[in-house]
Amino acid sequence: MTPRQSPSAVKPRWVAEGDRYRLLQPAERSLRQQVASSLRDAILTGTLKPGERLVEEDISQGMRTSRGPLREALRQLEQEGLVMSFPYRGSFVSRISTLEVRQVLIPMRATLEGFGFDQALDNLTEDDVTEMRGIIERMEEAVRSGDLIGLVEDDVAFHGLVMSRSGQPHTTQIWGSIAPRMRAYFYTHLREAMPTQEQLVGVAKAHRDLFDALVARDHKRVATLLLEHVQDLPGFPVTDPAP
Amino acid sequence: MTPRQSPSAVKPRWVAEGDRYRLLQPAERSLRQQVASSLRDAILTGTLKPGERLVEEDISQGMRTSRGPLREALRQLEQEGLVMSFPYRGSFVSRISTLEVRQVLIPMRATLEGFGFDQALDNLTEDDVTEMRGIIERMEEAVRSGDLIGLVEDDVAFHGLVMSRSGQPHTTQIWGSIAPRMRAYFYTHLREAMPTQEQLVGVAKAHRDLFDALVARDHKRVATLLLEHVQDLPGFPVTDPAP
DNA sequence: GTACTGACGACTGTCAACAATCGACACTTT
DNA sequence: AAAGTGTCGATTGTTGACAGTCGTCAGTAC
Repeated sequence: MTPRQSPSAVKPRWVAEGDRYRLLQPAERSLRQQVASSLRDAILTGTLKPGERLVEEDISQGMRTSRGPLREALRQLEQEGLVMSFPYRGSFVSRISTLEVRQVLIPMRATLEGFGFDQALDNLTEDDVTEMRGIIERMEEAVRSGDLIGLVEDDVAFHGLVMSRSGQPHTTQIWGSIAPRMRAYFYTHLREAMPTQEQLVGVAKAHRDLFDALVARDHKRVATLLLEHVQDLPGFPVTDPAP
Repeated sequence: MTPRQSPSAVKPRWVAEGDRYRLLQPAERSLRQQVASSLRDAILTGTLKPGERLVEEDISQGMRTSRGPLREALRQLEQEGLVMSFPYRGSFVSRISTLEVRQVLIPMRATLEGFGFDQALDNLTEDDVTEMRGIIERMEEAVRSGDLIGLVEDDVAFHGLVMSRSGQPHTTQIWGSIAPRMRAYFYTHLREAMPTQEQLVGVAKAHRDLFDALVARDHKRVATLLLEHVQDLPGFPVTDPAP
């Protein structure tokens, strides 16, 4: 029996994965979201640098699409704070200051997650717990191998998963526009960030504790751990370089 | 001497205003932003109700444009939390719960404005002060005439003006995605909101005090007044109707 | 040399046609 | 009946062409 053909050659709903086929998630389904995702990665990893101009035709051609989906992706990244646009003048990769991270993003994240985690607590399924456990284990592995980028990604994935289970659409959506900015900040400062191994272990430990409290459905302990942990950015600059 | 002709009949950069011509601001320049603005108004005023489906062709025709700019406007409103979209399924006007307003939006607004006002304080020009005074006076007039909608709009305009002077792009931009949700909440609850005249006077008074503190460049007093004032929504429900 | 003016090229904004997907409903199969 | 399959119309996703705007820079006047 030959494997079933993909229903569409151009934009498959299914993608080969070993000897099985996996259904593409809605998030990956539209070109616009793929484009947004690629662009986001390019900005976060520094392929596109702060201040750099984004020429629509160049980028859309590079991604083998037309400008329509790209422009919609740009509107989305604009709201995620990764891009700034000016009418008839173009779009540019934006910067983010340590001051705003400390004074605004971290407190907002604390508020959002404080509420979101509490709401999510009673919605978590067995599958969610399994997925969370997987992320925690990957995170611990990343710490062992000193993989800073992996650590950041697992961190975001863990918090994002819980937030998505909060059942609070605005909270989840706003969190989704804060997280990329924090990621961008982390990535651009990875070079100067020099966390000790001890600090990294501490981060993983904090998540393991948080995970345990979540599984135990211990609202109060979750809130306590969260507040302790969201505040600090081990190894990252906490004051602006330029005064 | 005849007045200078507009460079383009279709999309004028200049617009007649009495016997003079006014340059259109960038914000009004692109069709996409006009469309976003119209849609936002329609949602806020309740012409489009929560849960209602937004059919692209109908709306774009109604606004005499094509679907391109409309779709970009939808992406923007999506990030402002006024609309939710699902691939190949359409866009819908979203709801917002009192719970999220209390637990998330109000604390976030407090954080954002606490920082933004402080930063803006030393940037305010004479023109800004004049504009602020105008808003405060309109607000006081709205209170006298019992114009609730006018009060909400002047409130948003005042805070928005200060935030835009903070010089903090992310703070300003995030605030711009929070404010429409609060406006939407206010508008949908205007009917049930029954603030007393005394409360309304209190709101205007609070802004007048804030304005005075801003003009005096009194950082500490601004922070204090702000925290007091952002927390309460006079006359609006503070608990969810359905428990 | 400084300030104004008017091409020019590069790019963004907009449009209308085409392709892909969804939900519903009738139809078959068991 | 219940479950599965095929078709259809409505609606969204995508495209390529065209129109409008901006920054630049050469040319001109003073």
